[in-house]
Amino acid sequence: MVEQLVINVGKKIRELRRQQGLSLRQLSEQIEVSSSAIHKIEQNLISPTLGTVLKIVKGLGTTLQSLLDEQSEPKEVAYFAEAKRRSTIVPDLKIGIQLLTGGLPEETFSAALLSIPRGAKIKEREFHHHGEELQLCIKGKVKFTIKGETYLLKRGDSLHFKSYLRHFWENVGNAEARLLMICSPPIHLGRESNEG
Amino acid sequence: MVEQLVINVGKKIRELRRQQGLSLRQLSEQIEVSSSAIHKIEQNLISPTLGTVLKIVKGLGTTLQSLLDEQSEPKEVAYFAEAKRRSTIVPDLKIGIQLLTGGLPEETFSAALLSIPRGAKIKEREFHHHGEELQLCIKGKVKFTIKGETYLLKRGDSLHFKSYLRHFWENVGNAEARLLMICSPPIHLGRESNEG
DNA sequence: GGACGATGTCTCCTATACGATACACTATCT
DNA sequence: AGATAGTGTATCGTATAGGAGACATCGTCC
Repeated sequence: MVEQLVINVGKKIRELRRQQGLSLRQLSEQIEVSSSAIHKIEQNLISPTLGTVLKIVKGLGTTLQSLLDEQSEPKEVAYFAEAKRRSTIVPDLKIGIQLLTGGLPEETFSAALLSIPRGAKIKEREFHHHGEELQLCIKGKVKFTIKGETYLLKRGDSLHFKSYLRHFWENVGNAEARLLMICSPPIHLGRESNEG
Repeated sequence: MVEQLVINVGKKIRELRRQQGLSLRQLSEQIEVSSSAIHKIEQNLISPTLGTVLKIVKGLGTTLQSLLDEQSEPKEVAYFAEAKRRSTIVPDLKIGIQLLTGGLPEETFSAALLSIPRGAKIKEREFHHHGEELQLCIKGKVKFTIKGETYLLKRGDSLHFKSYLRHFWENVGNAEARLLMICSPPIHLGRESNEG
């Protein structure tokens, strides 16, 4: 029998397959997984192998992530972060951080507005993590260095990169700069932060 | 033996485990998966069951997604979208869309700047997709309706929600509005768009 | 009504994921 | 050196994932 964690992937797979008008055998042929196996997976009679689920989601044109994401109904519908009510987190860095996310269950990315005082910079070690990151410059001039390469971001410019690459940045304008930062997977700034 | 699709999850798992200073047995106890199983998975000797990988990634504090994402080294280091060089996609909607992402392999979210002319709106059916979505109002006034609930976004306000919920929005200001939209998983606007 | 083709389900059998435990190796003690 | 505790690896038994094919049901055509 199948454990609690995985409950409902079967149901979801069946929905998607039906939605696309595919029969068990049709899907089976496409993806090289037997129809009986798919059937058992859909009924939650077995817990598929990683290889098998990947074949299936590929065949259905989805990702495993979205399959797992929507298993439980969200408790929060939407997280509304009003500009005037947003709290500002101020860690040691002297950089103002306003989180735009953090209110939904099982988020897959984080967003924050960063206020960077004149001359401030982030050193190389900090905020080094997995996944990807998008930085959009809203105000001021910020110089990014990623793996040796430098980029100067002015108002409206953005930079998208894999964030496990060594990266750091600096406010090179003569005034405060503001960045919008998106991280995936989400990081949890300020809260329960005990860096190993 | 293990198939091509899944190659390297093992390596990645081992890296993460070591990075956290955990031994096979330590991790094993935490997550109720035998150490020998973890070992074989790390060596790509077996293809783990969905339940098993989920236990492991949970124990390592990651998501399955990020495990699968970063399997291959990225070809692009960073995607720099300069404001003045950004192309504007104009679909039927009359809404200007400037993509900030789309340059990296295996992205997990999409970001775009939307320019919404006065009075323009998005109807309910459109942009209905899986995952989650963040909207940040940069300029103007936009009214969002999500599952019946309405939110008025002014400059600086943001809204974060599960995007499979029915949602639509409308520019209710007396001028053009601008939104920054983040979607996860990524959607591919404008390109190869043939809605089933 | 019977033949045919489609669907999903069930029943085996085999391949394999996983657990228990033994083994090899290294480091740090006494 | 020997003992002990830690590491990762190898072996083997069992539970189970997955494949081949039979079976039941429903529709359509003749």
